[in-house]
Amino acid sequence: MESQTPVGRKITLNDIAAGCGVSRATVSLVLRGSPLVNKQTRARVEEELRRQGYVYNRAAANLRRRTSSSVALVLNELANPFFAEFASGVDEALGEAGFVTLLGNTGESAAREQAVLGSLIEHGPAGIILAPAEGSEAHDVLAAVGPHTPMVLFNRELGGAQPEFAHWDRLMLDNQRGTRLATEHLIAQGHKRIAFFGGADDASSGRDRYAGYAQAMQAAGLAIAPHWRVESKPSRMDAARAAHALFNGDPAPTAAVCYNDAVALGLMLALHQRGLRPGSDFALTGFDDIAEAAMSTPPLTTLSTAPRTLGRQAAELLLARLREPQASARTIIAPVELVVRESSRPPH
Amino acid sequence: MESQTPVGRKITLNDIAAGCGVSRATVSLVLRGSPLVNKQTRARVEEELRRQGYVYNRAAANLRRRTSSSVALVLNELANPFFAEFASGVDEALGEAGFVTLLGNTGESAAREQAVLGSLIEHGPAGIILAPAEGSEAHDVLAAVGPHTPMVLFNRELGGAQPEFAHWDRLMLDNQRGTRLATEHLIAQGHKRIAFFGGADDASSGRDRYAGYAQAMQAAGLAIAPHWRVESKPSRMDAARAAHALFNGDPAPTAAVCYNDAVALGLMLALHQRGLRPGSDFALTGFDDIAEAAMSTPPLTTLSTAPRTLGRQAAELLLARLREPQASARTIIAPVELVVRESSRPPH
DNA sequence: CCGTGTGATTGGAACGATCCAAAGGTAACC
DNA sequence: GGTTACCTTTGGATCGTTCCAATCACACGG
Repeated sequence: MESQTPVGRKITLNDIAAGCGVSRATVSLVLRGSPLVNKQTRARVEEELRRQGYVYNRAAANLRRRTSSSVALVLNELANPFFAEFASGVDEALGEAGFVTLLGNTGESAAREQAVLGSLIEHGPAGIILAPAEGSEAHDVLAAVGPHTPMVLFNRELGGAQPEFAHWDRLMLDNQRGTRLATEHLIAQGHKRIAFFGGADDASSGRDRYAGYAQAMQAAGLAIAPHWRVESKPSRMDAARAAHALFNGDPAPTAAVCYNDAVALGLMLALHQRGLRPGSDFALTGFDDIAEAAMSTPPLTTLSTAPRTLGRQAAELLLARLREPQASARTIIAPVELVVRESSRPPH
Repeated sequence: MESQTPVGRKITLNDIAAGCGVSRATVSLVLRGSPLVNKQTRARVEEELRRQGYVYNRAAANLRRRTSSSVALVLNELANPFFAEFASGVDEALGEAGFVTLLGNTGESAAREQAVLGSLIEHGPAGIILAPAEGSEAHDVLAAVGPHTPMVLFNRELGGAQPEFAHWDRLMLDNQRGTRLATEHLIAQGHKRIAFFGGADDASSGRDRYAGYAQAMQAAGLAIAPHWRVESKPSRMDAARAAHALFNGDPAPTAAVCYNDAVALGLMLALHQRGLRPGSDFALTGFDDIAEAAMSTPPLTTLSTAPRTLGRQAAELLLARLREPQASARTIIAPVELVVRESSRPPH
């Protein structure tokens, strides 16, 4: 149980009713714009509402009607611009549909995710949009939200067996196609020794992105040296630290497909430190097309995902589910688009 | 009135009570960990809670207790990394205190701000943290939230007369000192013709930042040419478009203090297009220290504000107000720190 | 004059929790 | 045995809204 704070005396329907000599029920009808009430009565009531500064108590209404007007949005990393834009898309679309967004940030911790879900669920959201933290397990999520709460999974799969009786919708990026495109682009530029840098194989997005890379390499008949797969946390700083491993083996790669923009930027940093110019001495690509990607030196070739649009899509997916709770689960694989900039020049 | 959606049958206290042969009141006591209940009873009830998968209905409890366990966070631009980090700080601190964050994004539109506030207030938040949209008026905000809702204003002042009976707390950046430091730094580097670029004078932060710049220039006995004040929207793209105005007059500046990092990065873009190398051919400083600032070419000298910490602070301010509703209004001016990087080299 | 239809209004019971005063049970003491 | 005290439990009212069936006022047709 948690701390809560008292709120000041509020104006209720009873106050309005008393104030203009009608019943509570009539005022309620006015509020909801019912055609039943007489024109003059309505005018009188509306005047009184204004006069007393009435504000609707949606929680009480939701209790009585057994409805909900909120949706929980749980993100693994709000501070990441990709998710921030995603969140603003979600909020926008939910707002248009009359819902309010309950925010929860987990900071990539599965434990915090549990706590956050547990706390949000008590506020009775109509549904949940979840971008799982790394290592988050389907079993735990199910335990936290129960089998009946509509949910949209974004960006990553949950670990463990998927409970098939809870029909969860999914909005995933076309990770594999994305890195395949990037890899094919580097190959077309003339690169042959291409590494895959950053991310971790225990997240579904990491595995998928690696798979796309491997697929393109194989299709081109190019071998992959074991030391060309370097893992890192999906953050710039950790990537910069991990980068040296790329050059420890022989033969050294001339290019790298990176897990996302953050690690690509980290790799750029590390390249500079080694005296290599990204783009001309070493080619690389990112994933996400965050704002920084266009501004880096050189500008980063990457995969554009339009996170704000994704946010709207996730909201739409949830809203559709609310309209039709029994529909079978949908999975949307959002397309990604290769944006070629100057970080992926041919080898010299 | 807005659309809402039905929620499935939920387990209530009555179900639990019936399920283990005690009264509703006893179950409620167990839930709240009251020391009154007998050990064995408690165990029996807790077992039953687990068995039936009970989830607490906080809305119902809040209704009865006339409390609230949520706080509304209304931001002018969530997609901006500065505010995204701020939001994650707010959410973190609120979560620790047992509150849930209701999110609202206004996209710099005062009209949307009105709508968002109106919708959020119906959910009965214990308080509001508001980063006002450009041109947002105190009068309108007051009308939307009423005089009794605790509120923390962040980052900008509201327009119009401040209603003194509503004691609103404030968390503002030390804008003036920030740009003064930046300007003094450029002067110390040897610059004499320094412009002030970006932002608008009808937002309080814009005026304050300009004032800091003007103050430093005056203190150094440097004159300011009229065409050295160029306004723009606080976005990168608009800044890049507006930048040419800096070079239309004579004498041209050799450096610029920028309204924030976004416009500084936009200015960099424009400089490149003119064939000028930022840093060496033209010095500039930003404001905010967003992640991109350290990564730009050259890295941007800017003012660090630690937005996540600011978020925590805003939350603390609101929580303090909830504990002490009658305390007089507090204003915190958060310090900013000059981070010198390579975009502010001496003129040649 | 009565029955009936229509339009407008209303009292009271919900929703799921908490609060409060009261009561039941047991043990201890005089 | 009766009084007191303590520990535990409980019924019913309540928070602010919506729902529902019932009621009321009034006009109309037969």
